[in-house]
Amino acid sequence: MEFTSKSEHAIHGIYYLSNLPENSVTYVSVIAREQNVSESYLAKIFQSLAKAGIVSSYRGSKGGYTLSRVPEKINLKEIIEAAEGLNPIFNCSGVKSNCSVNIHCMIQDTFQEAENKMFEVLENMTMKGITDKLNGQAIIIDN
Amino acid sequence: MEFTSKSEHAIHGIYYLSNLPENSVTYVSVIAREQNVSESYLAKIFQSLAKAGIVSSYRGSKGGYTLSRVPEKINLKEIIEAAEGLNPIFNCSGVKSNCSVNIHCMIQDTFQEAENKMFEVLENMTMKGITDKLNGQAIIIDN
DNA sequence: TGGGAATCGGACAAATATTGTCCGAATTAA
DNA sequence: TTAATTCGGACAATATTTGTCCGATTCCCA
Repeated sequence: MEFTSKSEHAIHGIYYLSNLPENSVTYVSVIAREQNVSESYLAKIFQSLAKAGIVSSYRGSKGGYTLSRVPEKINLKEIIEAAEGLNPIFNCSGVKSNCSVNIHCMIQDTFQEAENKMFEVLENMTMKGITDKLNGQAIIIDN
Repeated sequence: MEFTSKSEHAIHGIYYLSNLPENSVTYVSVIAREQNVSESYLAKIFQSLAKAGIVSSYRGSKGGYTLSRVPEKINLKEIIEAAEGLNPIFNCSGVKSNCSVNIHCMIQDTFQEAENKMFEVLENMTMKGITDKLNGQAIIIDN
């Protein structure tokens, strides 16, 4: 019951782009070196992010990736969704014979609600939010 | 990002015991047959549930398992915890060099909050709650 | 117009985690 | 004592995650 490292790499990658001047295009190789992560693996992850419309890709020489939107419009949930897809956290095989639950399953419902609450929090945190908080803290430290 | 089938088997097993007369002792073999699940695998899972104090085990002939507590005092969170352990849903490798986040990581914090919200829901649903709702619905259907 | 540099996409390989099996030991009822 | 059960550990099979590779495509630029 954990998000895979794809989510981590994706979030860190987007975080990196978020702190760059707007519209700057960056190679995967640069981001991978920065994050100390396998370049070809991160490349795959960025392909997913591009497909999801979170980043824009440019092929060819001087190509690379840039954010498709400003950081305040990119939230954690959509990054995770793009990176690893969103399957229900609880997937009942459901074929129990004595399970009168065919009508409506409280267990399934409860997990669904739990999942919703979780993603609500993740959806409400944007990349801007993350950066701002960090900067705020840095200032406090500097004093 | 899904709970494993251990959680499902554990919950279904406890659910089954919850609908039996209080203090009745049941073999794993019976529960496994009921759920159409490998007996030796379910046996392992029940060992974990016993270790966590959710069920009580009796060895030897006429042995088996019984709930340690009444169903209204057993919630989904603790069953999951017993069945598969609770690791943080997001585990940042954290060794990014340019990650000024050493001070305090908003990403990590947000995932922690999301996780808390999720488990809050699961903790608030007891086995009695599940059974009651089902029975209530069954009655409605019968009318 | 051709070469170099980057992403795209699919197939594949390696590593890790999950699921499932087996067996000897301990325990208990009859 | 025997049969039936859980206990606990080692192990095997399977599935998933992680990582690699390479040819194709695209685009800049000389």
